[in-house]
Amino acid sequence: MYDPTQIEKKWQAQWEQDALYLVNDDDASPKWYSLTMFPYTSGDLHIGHWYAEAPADTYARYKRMCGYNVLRPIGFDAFGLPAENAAIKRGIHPREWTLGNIANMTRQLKSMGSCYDWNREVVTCLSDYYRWTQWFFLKLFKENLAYRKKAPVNWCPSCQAVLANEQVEDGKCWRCESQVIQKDLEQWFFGITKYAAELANHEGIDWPEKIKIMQRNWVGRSEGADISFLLEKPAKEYDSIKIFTTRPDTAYGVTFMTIAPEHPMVEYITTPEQKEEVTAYQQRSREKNDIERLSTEKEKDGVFTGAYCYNPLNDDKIPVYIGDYVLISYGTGAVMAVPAHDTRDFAFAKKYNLPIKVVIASPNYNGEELSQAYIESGSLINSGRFDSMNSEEAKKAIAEYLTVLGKGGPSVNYKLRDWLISRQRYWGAPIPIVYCNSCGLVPVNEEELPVLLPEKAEFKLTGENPLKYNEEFVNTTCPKCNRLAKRETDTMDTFMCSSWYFMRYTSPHSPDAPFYKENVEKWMPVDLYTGGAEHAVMHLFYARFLTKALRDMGYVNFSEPFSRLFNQGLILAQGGGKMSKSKGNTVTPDDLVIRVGADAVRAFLMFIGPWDQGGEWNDAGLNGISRWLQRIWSLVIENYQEQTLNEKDTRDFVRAMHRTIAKVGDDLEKLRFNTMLATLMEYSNYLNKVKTAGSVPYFIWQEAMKNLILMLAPSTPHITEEMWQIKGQLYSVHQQAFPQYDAELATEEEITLVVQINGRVRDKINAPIGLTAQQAEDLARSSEKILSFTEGRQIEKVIYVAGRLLNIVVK
RNA sequence: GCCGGAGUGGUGGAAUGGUAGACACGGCAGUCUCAAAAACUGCUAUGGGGUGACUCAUGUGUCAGUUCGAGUCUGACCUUCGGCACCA
Repeated sequence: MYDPTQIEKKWQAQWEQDALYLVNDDDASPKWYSLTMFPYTSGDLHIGHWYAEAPADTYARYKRMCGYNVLRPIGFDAFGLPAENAAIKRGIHPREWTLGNIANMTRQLKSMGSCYDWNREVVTCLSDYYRWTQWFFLKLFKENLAYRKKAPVNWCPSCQAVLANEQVEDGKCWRCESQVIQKDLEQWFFGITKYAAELANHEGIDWPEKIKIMQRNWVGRSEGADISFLLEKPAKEYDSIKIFTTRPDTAYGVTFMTIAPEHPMVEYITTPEQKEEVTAYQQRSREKNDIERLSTEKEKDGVFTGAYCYNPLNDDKIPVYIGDYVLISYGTGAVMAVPAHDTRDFAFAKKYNLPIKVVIASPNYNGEELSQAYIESGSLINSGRFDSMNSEEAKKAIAEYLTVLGKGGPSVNYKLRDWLISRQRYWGAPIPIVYCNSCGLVPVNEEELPVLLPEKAEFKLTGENPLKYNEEFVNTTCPKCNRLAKRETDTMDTFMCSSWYFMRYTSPHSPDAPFYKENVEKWMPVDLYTGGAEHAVMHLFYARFLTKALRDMGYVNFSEPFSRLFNQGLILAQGGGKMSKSKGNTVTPDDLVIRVGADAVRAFLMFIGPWDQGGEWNDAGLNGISRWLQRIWSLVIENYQEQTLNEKDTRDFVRAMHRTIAKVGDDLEKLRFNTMLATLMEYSNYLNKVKTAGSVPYFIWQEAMKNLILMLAPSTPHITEEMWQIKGQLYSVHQQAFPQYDAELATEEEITLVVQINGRVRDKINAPIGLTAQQAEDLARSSEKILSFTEGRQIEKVIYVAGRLLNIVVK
């Protein structure tokens, strides 16, 4: 009998003792960097983590067996909001909570029998790591890629604290249920938009199409024109309204302007009569988030500011509105409105009784009033010198004409915004900046890093940033003039920590650099990066940005961090929905490992379906896998006895072995673990039959057993190591080469010819390989079944698919 | 709302435009047993016909289309899941 518990513990200890999975940087074999998105230190690993890790481990092991020097590191993403929530709720320090979770998760990860190199472990909340996160901040600051500007945050006026989106429920604070408002704070940004064009381009990397599309949409490139509309009454520094449009061809049809309610010019251009209404509207829009504001379901509304501006093309006098469907963060925070040719503007114009001026004629337009916006292309009318041009030509011509007028010109706009990295929270890497009364904003000297996160922190129920009240932390001296100064109390977005951890793995202990150039350039880019698709835009985007920024600073010689990306699916809780601790619907692998062993759990997770699909959790099939491993054990360990040898059986036997090796290798290469295991099950069922018959020679049987163990080794590492040893083979099975197949021996001796009449299967005939079309037809016509269908009917056409199928079309 | 996926037996799923349901789970029947469990063997999409080997029809979310042939390609729709910038 096979006892997984005992075997698994034994081999895990043995592998650790023998340092079987420690990676040697100097190994001359070709490198393979296999990486799974490191886990967040949320407490326990649930089955979803295993679903992410086990197949990836199997693939890494397969690559080792194919002769690669495989780097498969592991670490923890350890800063972030949940640790702080735990601190507030349970009175436990975030550090203690986080390190406790890491200890538990490490134990769980080790119980899986993975080939991680634990000597390279990285933990982002430890100062020997975040020191370098801060160092990157300073480098970006030096390159003018880190800067400060005002940006809105979710603000709870009652708690006097900034809330994460997660902490806002239906527009209310999750703690005290006060109405949350948008409040402007001076915050830190990274200049990610400078790389917009490059980030939208995924040339040379093998990523899922859907992720590339999501990232391109995230960048949101659009071509059009900038146009300046001169204000009737310039106010302060604002003498005109600048807009971006993708439809410069409709610019003669502008009948009003809409600017974002939070646009700074609103204060200055609003007339006294409109002040009250405008202020009330601004107040209301602070209570909405961007998704609500952009929703096309809700009716668009706005308020007249009392101000007017002029269309530079035809001098039309145009009223200026504010409307919350215009976002300050996109484009210039202002849009021109052409109700005749934009659905949203049309509805707005109808609502407020604004003129609708047609400037693009549809093919059969006769000058009648529009009942809805005409948003297609057409030929221009009421557009001065551009009349009768078509939209496409006019877009260019009008944009160029604006350049001549000095009122704008062709332009490219991106939806992408700069990356807001400021967090008004404790549990993150402090931003290494000091504010000095005489020198202003001063970066901390590199040699002074890390700016240590103080241990002492008072967590208020409201969630206010404890750093603000820690005088020892806040009060410091200016790095420039040495006078008293104050520290920045914002910490960095944890996405900054996870934007470079994969490079740290290449030189995990380097004390004087984030990584050594030689190491990072040996291992990077990551050959296969796996993780959830929920990171499609943020993490994956920021990591690409930082890589490109580091390249331009000369720290690395590659542009893309991840050569190939694969997204495994999501394991949903039983009954649907995401697994989460708060819902109490998580499934822990620990109980399953106790029940059937890690090998069975690994194989089960790979068998339940295509890896990129995920699905609702259900362990109904787990016992089946466990039984299969038991059968494999008996098959391999219990003696084989030759009985009556049979030549045909032996030929079939050898062919089955080679065909299985080919299919298993191919499936592994394509990350199709479910069909790989199905193939092995089919093969083991077949082997059991042959064993009963005893019709193949002993030495060939033994070869099949060896290859079976080797093919299974990446998936179920413990049982295979044990069987390998019992079979008297050299330790370790995980240092052996993956079996090779012989294409000739794998070739079938005969085929099944499927014969169809009008596309319906009517007969199946065994036939030799290499059948010609004529031979196939003759064969089909000799079948009685086929004759009964063709008799008395006229054959119109015969289609032959070589070696597979013959379709006879009759009338 | 916008963007991106996914829909196949009782269940998870398989299927280079070419035999739909591989491989499993579950169920049913049998072997073994005093009995049960375990293990093993067989059957298991639906409907009809036949004692039977078998045979006919229907069938991959819905409705159209392309094709000798569609789960696979095209269009529209329905359902469902993920992302939308402070959960990570």
